[in-house]
Amino acid sequence: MSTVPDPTPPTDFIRERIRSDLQSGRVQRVVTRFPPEPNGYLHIGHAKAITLNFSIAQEFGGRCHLRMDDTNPAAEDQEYVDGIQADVRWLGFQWDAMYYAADYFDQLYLWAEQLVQKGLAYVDDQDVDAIAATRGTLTAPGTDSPFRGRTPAENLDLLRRMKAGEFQDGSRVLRAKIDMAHANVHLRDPVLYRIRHLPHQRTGNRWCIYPMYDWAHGQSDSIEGISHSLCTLEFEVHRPLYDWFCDALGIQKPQQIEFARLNVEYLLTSKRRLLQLVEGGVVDGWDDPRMPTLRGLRRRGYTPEALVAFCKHVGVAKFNSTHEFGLLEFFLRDHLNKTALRRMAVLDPLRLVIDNWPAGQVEMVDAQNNPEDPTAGTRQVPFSGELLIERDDFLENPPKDFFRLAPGREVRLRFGFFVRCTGVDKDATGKVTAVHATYDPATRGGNAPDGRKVKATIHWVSAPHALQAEVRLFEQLFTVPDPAAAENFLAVVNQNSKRTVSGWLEPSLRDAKGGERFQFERLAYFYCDHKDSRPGAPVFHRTVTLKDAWAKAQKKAGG
RNA sequence: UACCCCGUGGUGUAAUCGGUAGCACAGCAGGUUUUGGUCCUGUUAGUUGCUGGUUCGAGUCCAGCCGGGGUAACCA
Repeated sequence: MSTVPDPTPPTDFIRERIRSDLQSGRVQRVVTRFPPEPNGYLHIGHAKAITLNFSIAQEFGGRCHLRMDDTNPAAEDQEYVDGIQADVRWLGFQWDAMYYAADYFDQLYLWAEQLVQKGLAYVDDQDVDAIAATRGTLTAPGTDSPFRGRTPAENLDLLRRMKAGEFQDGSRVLRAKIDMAHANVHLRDPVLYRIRHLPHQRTGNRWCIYPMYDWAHGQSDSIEGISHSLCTLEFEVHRPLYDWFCDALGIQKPQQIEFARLNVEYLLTSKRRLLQLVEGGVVDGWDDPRMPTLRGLRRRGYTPEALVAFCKHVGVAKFNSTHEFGLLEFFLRDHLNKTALRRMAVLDPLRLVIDNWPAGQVEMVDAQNNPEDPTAGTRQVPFSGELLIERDDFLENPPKDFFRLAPGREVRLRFGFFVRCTGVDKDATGKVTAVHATYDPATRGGNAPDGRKVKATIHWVSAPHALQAEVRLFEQLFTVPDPAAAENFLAVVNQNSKRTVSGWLEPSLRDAKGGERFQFERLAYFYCDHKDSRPGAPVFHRTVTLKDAWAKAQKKAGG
């Protein structure tokens, strides 16, 4: 699946740990899981976690589960549950089992009663502010709740009444009885259950108390027989609690291992901020082609293969790093180069009139669909005396290192003929409105029988045959590589991140279907939008430009 | 000021139980080319955060220091 094969099997601290667990016999079978909370759509950061968990299961002949971490109905929605499943499938992974934390609510509650009976949990009547105030700070210990000394019997009665719906939201919580002076604040009597009279997308109105992350996650892993519970670095300080609960309940204890989350220049991977972009109308939705969400990347034209190859390449470590955006582009271009069909399109047109072309004549020329893939075949493209070329491909007074069309110069029209520029038309302001040329009939197909060479090949489209279509050109959504570090990330939004132009495309593109990817030769890779395209009226999204040595040199020379 | 984690070329990431630093991307320079794309070749760049210590030998072990990150939701 990966287009850039990794010659050596991946070695990293997680796989090393798994190998040693297998060797020591602590683990017989590798079982991993991807546990998203259905409160938003998946983004590229999740792609790393998904790739990691599913690949490890594959490599070790184990299983990987998809589990909705749906313990907070206030934030979650069925829309996201469906979206997440679709996105994981799109990436190319299939879970061995689909689970929901909500399906464990009964078991979780039974365990809570167990903890209460053991004297390891109590009902606290303090409100949220009081609990926060008595938790202490990072440097100062907390103080015991006045309700900490309740008897197991009293706690059990209160817990049952909490569950029965006798109390109002926020009036009581169930807390673990650990140590209010612990150096790790997560062990200072963490909250296990809060009261929320809210329907849950999966359990309806059956519950009015919902478990907190810490109380639900480790046990969910344990129930599913997860061998290695992989999560990001910020959960490192939760691990002692994860272990404490499993030990207190005497259940199988998975090994939590933390790794650094994925960071890529110019991309935001904070659900909160992405939500702000969507709700603030900065982008057109979760699937806006500028979004780093999987559905956004998909509409932009990214391939799942490129994303997975990228995720595999970056590997996994504990060091907090940020990858250059260019690395992502490398994997994208690498896959697209091998798979995308070539087409010709002019986005900034300049008329090219071939004065010695027989009036009204049209010839069909053969064009290769993909030089990287001979099996992709060829197509026919109409050639006439009225063409459109890219304005960038003509210069009236060219510098010595400009190889394209200029007065007196001869170039090759890709798959067509050699043409020599004989003059230009200008408007009152001096702007070139058309270029005149003569063609050499002997060069049909693009080769001169006399062996003469040209310095450049440019793309073109026959004006009378061209299909005009909407083409959306995207740039980075942010003007700085690290938008998350900005005082206000909305202030560094790139105002030119989306530009819509009317492109002139070769006629075969009229049949382009949503979801298809093309390379518009010499320009960029484009995705036929599956959302806005209509039969006969495709809409294209620029996925990523081709590398452009000329533009780069120009930019360098210009300062 | 508490606890935990981390620190290898521009960016990332490797280096079996310690044996003198590899790979990818980026950069630069050539070559090939009907895409100034692709491909091929070569090349620049690291005193492995610092200082000590152990050792015949340390990126790998120990100590101290410096730097970065995480953690105080009835979020996950």
